[in-house]
Amino acid sequence: MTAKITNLREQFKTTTRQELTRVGLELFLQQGFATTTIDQIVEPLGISKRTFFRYFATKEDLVVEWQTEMTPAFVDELNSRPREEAPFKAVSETLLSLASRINTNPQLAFELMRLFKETPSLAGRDMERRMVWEQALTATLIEREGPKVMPRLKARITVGMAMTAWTAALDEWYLGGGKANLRPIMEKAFSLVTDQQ
Amino acid sequence: MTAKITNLREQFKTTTRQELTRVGLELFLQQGFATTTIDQIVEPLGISKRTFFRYFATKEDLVVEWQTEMTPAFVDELNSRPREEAPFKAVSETLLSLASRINTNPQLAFELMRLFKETPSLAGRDMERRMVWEQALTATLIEREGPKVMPRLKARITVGMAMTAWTAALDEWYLGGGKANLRPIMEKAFSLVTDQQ
DNA sequence: ACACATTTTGTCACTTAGTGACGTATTGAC
DNA sequence: GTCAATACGTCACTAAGTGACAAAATGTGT
Repeated sequence: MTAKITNLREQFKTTTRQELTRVGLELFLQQGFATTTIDQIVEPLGISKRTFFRYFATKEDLVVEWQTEMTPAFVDELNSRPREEAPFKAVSETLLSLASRINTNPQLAFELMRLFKETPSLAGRDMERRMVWEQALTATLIEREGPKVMPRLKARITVGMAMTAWTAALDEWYLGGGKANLRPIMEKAFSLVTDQQ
Repeated sequence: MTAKITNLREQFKTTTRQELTRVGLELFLQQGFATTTIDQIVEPLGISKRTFFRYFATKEDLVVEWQTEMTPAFVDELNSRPREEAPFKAVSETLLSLASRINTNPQLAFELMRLFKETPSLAGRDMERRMVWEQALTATLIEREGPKVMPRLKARITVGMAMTAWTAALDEWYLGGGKANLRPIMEKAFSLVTDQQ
């Protein structure tokens, strides 16, 4: 009964990947992003620099990749929303579900935000990720409502508005030191969008 | 009568700066951003690589800098809007004034957009620039309306919504090959924001 | 258990962006 | 014409990222 024990190889790969992110994030938060070299990340794990770049295309990817990888989760969340819900509401609720993940570890989320805001190249990647999410949600929304009720431009704007509120709320939370409860701020932000005349 | 003839130095500096952007843009549009090296830009002008980095902090800045530099113009535009105009309308009109600049040379604008979309690092900087504009306009809007009618979060969302429409319209224009008239698309986009329930 | 193909990794060499130090040339002010 | 300030070139260096190739580890067949 030689059961297909999951690949040793794949297992090792995922663990080294995790180790790399762990050590990397630790160093970045400690000494800053730019001042940390790949060699410093790689050395305590006994891995070569070349191998690092086989796991992550760039130094930034070490921090950003997991965000992009959670895109499908959003799409699923939006797809599972009740069909009678208004478009903007559905997208807002989808984004709100992410906010609760942040509430799981607000300390870390705050530190990460600081890192992103202090590091231009990371800020850029963060914006890029926002665009990825926007595009994915836009496509999903069009699919959900049909292109007649929801043509591309309209869908993009609906999603964009929700995302704007989301970003603004996060910034507001950050400016308050990350101590406040994120959810009410975000709900306030969403209501400000719908109240616009 | 040793009149203060404008600094020879400053004059030379601005011309070399212009030359660098000219040659750089030419090469970027021809061969792509990543495949063009600083040496290639610098060689036909007889300038050293080191000097290039005295003019531009990064390779990306060669393309992006002028956009950031036009931020004050936006602020002025928003400030000069009639005081009785509704906040969102004022911001929208401000952004529309930029659209007309694009209409001056749509061909070039389209090529540049393509370059930005094809080059990840440039896309990142472009998003960063968007944030700079947003922040500047947000501050101006708060100043204009007073922090009581227009607290930070509300101002940020008002500006963000206008910016979302602006970006979506530009993308729509780009997806159409840059052949359509930008202004009506943009007006449509702004109206879609205000029509949201 | 053995042989063989596949995949992963390390080493080496290389390109390119970007920086610091220092000397030289150019310009502005007197 | 002298002198200080500023801009530039040269050189040397760090660090990100890539290509090529060989060595090591793993998976798959028998």
